[in-house]
Amino acid sequence: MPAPWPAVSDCIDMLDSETKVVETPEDHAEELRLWLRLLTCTTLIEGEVRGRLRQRFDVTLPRFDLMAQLDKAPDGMTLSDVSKRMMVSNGNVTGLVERLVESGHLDRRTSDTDRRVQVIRLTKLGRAEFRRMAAEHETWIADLFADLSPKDVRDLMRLLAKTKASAQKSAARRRP
Amino acid sequence: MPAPWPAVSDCIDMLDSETKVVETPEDHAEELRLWLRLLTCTTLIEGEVRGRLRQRFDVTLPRFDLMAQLDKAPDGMTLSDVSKRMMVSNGNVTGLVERLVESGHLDRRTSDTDRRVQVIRLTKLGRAEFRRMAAEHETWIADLFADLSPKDVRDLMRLLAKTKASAQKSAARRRP
DNA sequence: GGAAAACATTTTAGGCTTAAAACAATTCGG
DNA sequence: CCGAATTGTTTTAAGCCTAAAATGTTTTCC
Repeated sequence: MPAPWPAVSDCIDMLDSETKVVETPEDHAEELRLWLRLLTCTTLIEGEVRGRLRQRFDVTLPRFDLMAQLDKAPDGMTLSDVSKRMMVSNGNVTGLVERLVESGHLDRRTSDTDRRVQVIRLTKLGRAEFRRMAAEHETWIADLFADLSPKDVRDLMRLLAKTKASAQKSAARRRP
Repeated sequence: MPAPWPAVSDCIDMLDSETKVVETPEDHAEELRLWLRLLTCTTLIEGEVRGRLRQRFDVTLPRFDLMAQLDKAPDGMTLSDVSKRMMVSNGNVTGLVERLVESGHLDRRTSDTDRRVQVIRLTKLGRAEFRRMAAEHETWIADLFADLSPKDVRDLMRLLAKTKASAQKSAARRRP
């Protein structure tokens, strides 16, 4: 039967983590509230952008996002690259690309050097439409963040970079 | 044919907004980068939470979120309330609730005073399972944000509150 | 009282999303 | 060189999600 408290000798190394030793459930309410607020902000802005894209251009957000990735890669990207960049599953990209090829916005071809790989590019039409949408999209974002000062923006950038790093580290701890 | 520049008399009132007058496209790259970083953080954390919920409890994130709303409302909520709180469409909630009733986690009844309204509550099983999951969930969040200092958390809370307010104001400008 | 507006929910049609399994092609190690 | 792992993509099954139209109910306001 284990003693309900650690031996005195073991406590020497535990003095600065006493809360754990005595099994006090730690209070993480602040982090939880932070996470909910982060999620709320993103959902709010994402919904607004989604609605405006639909209203103005009759396009969905995922299609816009995919085109945005390709606009930055004039030589095209592989499906895997796109999937990693967009942080969505492979199968998701397959379907998205299918519909965008169908509508004439994307061009897709099998790589010459590796027959597993599909390389996709924006077509002329796709690029033109994306540029038109992106210009307006940028003004929406500016408007949504309009009440933040330049310093606020800088501070948020810094803190979110730290958040991203922390989350990535935590994710890596689980899946090494 | 309009002159390509404003009349001198009109310029008197424009001196402090000259960039607009000369049609210089304003630079909103910083806000755009901020939005992408915000989105990345949320997607990263959301994906991690989704995966852990599935692995540990074989439950989806939307189901967990819905149960979380109900856990805070012992007397139940209407579908509209839930839909507003979760910031998802009404139809979405209908389906989600259907499946959770089916699995015995939710109880649903028509309001006595207004036959349009459906009131849903957690069942005993639903509450028990949610509490079990929520306890672990809180430690995941704490771990994901572990590298942020208490001050970072406070600063982020403040800046995200400002962001939320700004976005809501912008959304209201579009849909008054 | 009764038409019209407002409200709560469901239905519909289509697209998005994931996890996991299946398939295909390449690379690696012996 | 050849079997085994690895890599890139697609398929599958199920669920999530939205916008818009449809349905049923209540309130409003002549």
